[in-house]
Amino acid sequence: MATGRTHRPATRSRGIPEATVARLPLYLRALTALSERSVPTVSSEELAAAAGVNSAKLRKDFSYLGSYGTRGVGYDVEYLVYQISRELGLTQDWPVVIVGIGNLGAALANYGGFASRGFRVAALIDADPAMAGKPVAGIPVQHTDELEKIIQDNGVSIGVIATPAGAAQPVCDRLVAAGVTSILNFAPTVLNVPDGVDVRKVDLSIELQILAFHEQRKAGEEAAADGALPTAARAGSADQGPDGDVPAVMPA
Amino acid sequence: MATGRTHRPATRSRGIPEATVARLPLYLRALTALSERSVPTVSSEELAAAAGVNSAKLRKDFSYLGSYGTRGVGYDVEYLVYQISRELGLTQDWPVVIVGIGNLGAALANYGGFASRGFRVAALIDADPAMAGKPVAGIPVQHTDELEKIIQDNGVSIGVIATPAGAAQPVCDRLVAAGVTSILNFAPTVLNVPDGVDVRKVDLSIELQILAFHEQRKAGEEAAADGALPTAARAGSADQGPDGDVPAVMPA
DNA sequence: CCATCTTTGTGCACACGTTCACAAAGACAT
DNA sequence: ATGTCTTTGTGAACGTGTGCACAAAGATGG
Repeated sequence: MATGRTHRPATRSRGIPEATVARLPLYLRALTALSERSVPTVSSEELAAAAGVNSAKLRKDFSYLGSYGTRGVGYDVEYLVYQISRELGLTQDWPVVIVGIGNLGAALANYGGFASRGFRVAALIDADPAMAGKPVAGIPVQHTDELEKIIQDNGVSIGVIATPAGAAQPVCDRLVAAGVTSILNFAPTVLNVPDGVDVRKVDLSIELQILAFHEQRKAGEEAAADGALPTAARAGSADQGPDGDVPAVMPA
Repeated sequence: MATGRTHRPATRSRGIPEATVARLPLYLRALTALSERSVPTVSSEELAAAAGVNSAKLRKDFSYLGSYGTRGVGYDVEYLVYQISRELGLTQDWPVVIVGIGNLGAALANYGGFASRGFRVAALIDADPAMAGKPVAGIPVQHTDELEKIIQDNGVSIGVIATPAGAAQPVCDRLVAAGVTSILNFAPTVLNVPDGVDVRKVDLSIELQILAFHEQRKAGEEAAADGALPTAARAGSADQGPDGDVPAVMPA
């Protein structure tokens, strides 16, 4: 999912699978909730239910971190919180910059979940000179001209891009040149980065399109089950019989 | 990624792999850009580069849709746009409701990418009576009491949850009860839904934590390469030697 | 009409991820 | 101390996704 090519040729035995890494934050959240309710221990079954995964997967995930459970009892909540936090690198503080303070950028700046877990908004950056100095979420917006200086002064290694699509790649290039090695991209564009830089993307439009696909499939199936009577929901979709494949609009 | 258990036991040959479905929107975006530049055809190599994937994967992805290319030439841009749009169900219009019009909900409502591709914001819903009637992105916010009526009147099958974590599950339950079968969840919670309902989640905090993990790994490696001299970046991380595993905080 | 050249579509091998199912570990009671 | 009962940790089987490498398809030029 990140960039880089065949990243990690299993260099070290410390190789935790990507899929596991992606679930650790989920476990951590569930464990934090338990911790706040002062629950001392939890079984893989209970925790798996809370995290929305199956218990075998959870146990295998934890087995990559080490043997932190006690058979017949379960896992010590506080201890696990600490181990996972450490594994994810949340025992240290990560300064983050947000570039592009439009609707979305402002929403991100205001998002509480940021600060809660080891992340600190070091700066808000926008290209609009009119925004400069204006405080958003209590932090004054700075102009793009300052980008390199901000990155370097604060030792920022994680950048969030919330600019329009067109501005994303140039901003990305500048962030990387200034020393950022991890980027969270909200702009609907593919970012090109050199090796060693990780990019994760969040794209509303893509998520909706994936949902639409499944939604359409459900509608089609339902129609088929209803006795091949198309429902009103099947608006513009071409008649897709058992192997429907109408050329329809084939140009040229 | 969706919910449901062993969903789709390969019922039909029409079974497009999830991984492929998730990439179709990416291809579609790249193709749309080409279309706007009036590029008539594109090779798998070119399109793959534009979409940020490798060309073999792209060709295999397209092969699940059918044989839409011409050997020696490439793919007809317009035709592919149409085929992918149809496959994703974007030839019809999907009314969407956004529940929770805080910073994020407002940002989503204002997001242009929504309307651009088959999605129409049918309503904005918030629990705060003070918000009722107030227009956001040109659409008046309606109160949660109206939720069921709105869903039914507009035939909404896709809901976006942008509420605080605590409100997400109750809202989800109401959406599902009212007939929504696809949910895009921005709240940091695991949602429980009945079979047949798809949930996709977008979680800023999780993405950042994944980046932090890789960032820490990079820092650790770099330090090791630098001759085992820890850099300033390695703040709170416990000394993780070849198999470092300091109990440190083990409670109880 | 034939030769050449480009680019697709896909069989195959491999890597990664998931799930099952069970032996081993330990708690706890007697 | 011994036995029972719970729950972990993991080997093995399976399923999904990825990438190579190449034959087949068709365009294009002579």
